[in-house]
Amino acid sequence: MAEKITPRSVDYSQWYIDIVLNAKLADYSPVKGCMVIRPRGYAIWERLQAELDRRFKATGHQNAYFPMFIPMSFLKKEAEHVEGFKPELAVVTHAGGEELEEPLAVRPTSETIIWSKYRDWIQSWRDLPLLYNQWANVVRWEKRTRLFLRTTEFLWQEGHTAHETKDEALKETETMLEVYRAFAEEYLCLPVVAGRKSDAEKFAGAVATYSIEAMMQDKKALQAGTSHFLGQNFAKAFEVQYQTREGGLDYVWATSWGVSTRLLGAIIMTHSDDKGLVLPPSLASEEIVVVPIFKTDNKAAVLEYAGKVVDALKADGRRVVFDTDDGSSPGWKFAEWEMRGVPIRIEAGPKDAANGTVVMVRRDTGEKTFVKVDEVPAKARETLAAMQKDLLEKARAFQDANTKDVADRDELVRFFGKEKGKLDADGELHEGTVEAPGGFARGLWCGGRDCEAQLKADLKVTIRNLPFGQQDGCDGACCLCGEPAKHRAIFARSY
RNA sequence: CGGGACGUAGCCUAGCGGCUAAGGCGCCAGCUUUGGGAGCUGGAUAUCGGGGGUUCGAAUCCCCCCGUCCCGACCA
Repeated sequence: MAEKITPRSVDYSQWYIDIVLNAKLADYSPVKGCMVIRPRGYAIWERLQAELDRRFKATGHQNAYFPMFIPMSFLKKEAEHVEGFKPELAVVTHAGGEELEEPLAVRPTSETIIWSKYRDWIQSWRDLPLLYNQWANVVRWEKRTRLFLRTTEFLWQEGHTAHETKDEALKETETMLEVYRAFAEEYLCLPVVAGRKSDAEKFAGAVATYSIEAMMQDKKALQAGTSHFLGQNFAKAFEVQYQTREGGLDYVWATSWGVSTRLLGAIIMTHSDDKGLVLPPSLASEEIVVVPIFKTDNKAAVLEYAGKVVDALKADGRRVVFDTDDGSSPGWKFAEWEMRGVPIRIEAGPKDAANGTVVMVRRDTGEKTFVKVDEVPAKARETLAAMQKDLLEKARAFQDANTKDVADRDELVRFFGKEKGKLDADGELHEGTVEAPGGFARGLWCGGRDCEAQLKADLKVTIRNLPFGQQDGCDGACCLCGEPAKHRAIFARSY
């Protein structure tokens, strides 16, 4: 049978698509750029969502829901916001068989409609803070889409909070970025760099944007989550004032923060291999698949033996699937469950029954071990915990190995080379070669918008963020222009 | 919005003016098998993306349209 998945070394982009389609996570839709999330993909989203929701509630947030239709006039109230989103808006002009008096935008994000209501709900400092989140779909008409990473419609959560003071809002922005960082690393096994975005890359309408950035296996960066300090911009645009403790009147301070179904793309591209999906155990709706191996004459005995293993695992709280289908061979099942990313496979056949053992196989390492039947639940628990830890460590080691400090522009150019796909000019360094490996480059930056824009134009490399905790000792020269530096930045090509 | 590739059964592909559109995978039934994607037999599934034109005759040639993917441009 033909190989279903294109190896990463042949075509990384195709490999990613093959995984998504073959693992039945998502499929294309009749409408360009949109995506159908299939049950196996949606189940991952649900687990991710449940855990994140738990963490939001634990930090004092409540869920609400606002409509998806936003009057066009609302979007125009914040100047930068409308400029940023205008090119990607879907707008409803007709409904109920008539042309609408005012067109309705399908939300690209909900700041405007939410702040229009916050105006009604906030009068005094006693009404603050409002710590709301919503799980919703949004639509952004992007020119170029990719399954999970950038789709016309996507699912996300958006937190929108209102505060009495600037400090409180800033603290919220930081707290939520930290929630994302911890969630990404602990639950998704995604090591990330947390930091502040440059002005050029910040959210339209924000005073400051913070992000977590992950490194994919092709060494490109993926923005995995953002948290914005919105200052008083939206409060002013929507005239949301409150009576202060001192009896004065002031505008409310705001934040917003979100992660989306893009995280599924990040998980796939970080952990998976040429055999298919690799999932952190935390996200797997099936942690273990038990494959019985039988012949017609010993089928009943093998099923009984394997069934006891399944029962023992379930009793220990494991999520188990028992693949008793006799229409496909064991080999077929092995390949199929590997493609689907089930963390542990247990094989139980007549030889095992005779020895009182089973074969346990780890999806990430392929390691096979013989386990005594009464030790299976404990060994499974231990293996799943080890996988959760190892996947993060492996990804972190990869990120560290592909992060390099650069001092000047020459070094930066040599690190990145020319981007792939621009192989016309021979004799130049190209991305992905030994001489120009690419990855995250860490260097000093003067803070100049022109420097950054020039780098993007020349090399397609952008500043991902200015990492927190790495901003000391920035008194050298900007690695782009040589002027005195103000920040330490992570430079990378990104999705 | 530019450049490229493409659209034939659920999927992949052949057919590139001429008989009833061919094959593989998958699917269904039965038998047989099962420790890394098994085998045999039988079966179902196509208005050849849509519309128009040329022709005695179009999946095939021409025109228009629609759609998808890839690469750019764009993108909190």
